[in-house]
Amino acid sequence: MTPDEALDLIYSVVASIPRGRVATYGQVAALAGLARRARLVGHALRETPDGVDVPWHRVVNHQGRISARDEPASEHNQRRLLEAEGVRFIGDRVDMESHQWDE
DNA sequence: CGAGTGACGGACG
DNA sequence: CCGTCCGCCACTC
Repeated sequence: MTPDEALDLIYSVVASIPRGRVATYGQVAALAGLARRARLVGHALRETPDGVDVPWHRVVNHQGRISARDEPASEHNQRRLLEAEGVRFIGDRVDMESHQWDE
């Protein structure tokens, strides 16, 4: 599989996460047929150009926390976007029990 | 080519 | 529940 094909798979999986639900990096990787390659998912989302139709904010780490990145403002923005669609937080983490995407 | 570095995650204490 | 250690893998020096 070429790197581009892997990216397309990742984006298509993320695009299918329902509004108000969240998925983990590892979950996205597994659904894309890329087991144990969660880091690749993080890399893919990091490279995602703004404006494309990919709800990157619905992907959080396995603990329900918003992963750190270069721009702290983007992290706060992600939480804001999630809360705007009804996702509730318990402290600094998403209430995975009620919001993780079953699939 | 080896070492370091991540939008990660599971195992373990 | 938390910190650590490791496996993983693309990328940069």
